[in-house]
Amino acid sequence: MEYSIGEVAKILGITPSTLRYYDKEGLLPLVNRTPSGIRTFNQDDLNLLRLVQCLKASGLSIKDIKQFVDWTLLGDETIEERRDMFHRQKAHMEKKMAEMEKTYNAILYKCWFYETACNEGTTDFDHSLTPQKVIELKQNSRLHHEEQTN
Amino acid sequence: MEYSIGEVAKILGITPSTLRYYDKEGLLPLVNRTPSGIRTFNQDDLNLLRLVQCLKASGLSIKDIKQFVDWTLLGDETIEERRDMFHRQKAHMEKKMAEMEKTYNAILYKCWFYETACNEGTTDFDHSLTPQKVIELKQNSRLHHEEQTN
DNA sequence: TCCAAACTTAAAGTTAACTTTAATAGTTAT
DNA sequence: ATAACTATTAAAGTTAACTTTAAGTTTGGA
Repeated sequence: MEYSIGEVAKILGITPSTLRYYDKEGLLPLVNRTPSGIRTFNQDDLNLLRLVQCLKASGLSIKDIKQFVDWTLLGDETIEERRDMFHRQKAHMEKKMAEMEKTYNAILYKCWFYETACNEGTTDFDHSLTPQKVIELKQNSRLHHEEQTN
Repeated sequence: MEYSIGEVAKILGITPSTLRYYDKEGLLPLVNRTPSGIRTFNQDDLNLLRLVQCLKASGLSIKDIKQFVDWTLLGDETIEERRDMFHRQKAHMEKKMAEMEKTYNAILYKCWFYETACNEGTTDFDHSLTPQKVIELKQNSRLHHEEQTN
């Protein structure tokens, strides 16, 4: 199965311009063209693009992703570089996820704070028992979520 | 206790230029000045700046954060807007964290793939049992992490 | 008193990752 | 065959969040 740039764009939820930009940056070195110069994407290209999206989501820049693509073009002699890259990215994500967790707890506290302020009609209420409240919120967060979505 | 812009920068791990930029964008409307025009930050300013950093980490733009700061200046009549903002941000983070989890699992799979490729000396090995491997990796991910950090 | 360090402003520069534009060419449906 | 759609390129434009520069002013220590 082959796809036009517009079809690929729809499948991946990006614009054709973005795909051309990725191509220009060297992220898609194996995309075929018709004799008239129009790009035709195959399943491998789609898979590579999904990987590109994953690497982007993991925090890599276009430049870093191009480095990875260049390594894959060189074949088995660059396996270690690629392994190391993924290990670095794994560590990077673990750090980011831990930070996210902290930020999320701070936002949860603010949700409780403004919920209470809304009930009291003022932000000037006694919130000296805050740490306890935060712990309760953490424990009930899944429950709260269910309450809200039902 | 009062702090100079350089001290605040060090405490928060940002540059004085960034602090001046935040001030210019209206994120620090209550920072005092000496008669000669030099900024003096107090504990409230530090707390606001920590909140700004938290909001930024949660995905809000400087513009959005300014909106929040403007609301706080208006006092109790904007409690609902602020509560709604934090609830939106809570939902936003939950979505982002779920996406992150997916991306992380994909990276974990790639770590396993390239680890195996490294042992085999080639990426052209049989990985048809992949889904099973991914599940094992998920279950052992904490263990693996401990192994690596010890 | 004087030097260096730290502060001030306004304005211009930087960077990444697109996005838009303009001008043109190939493709599809009637 | 012609309109409407989709594709092509190169190049310029956009945006956010700073960062740097230039030209000065203020402050603290020897």
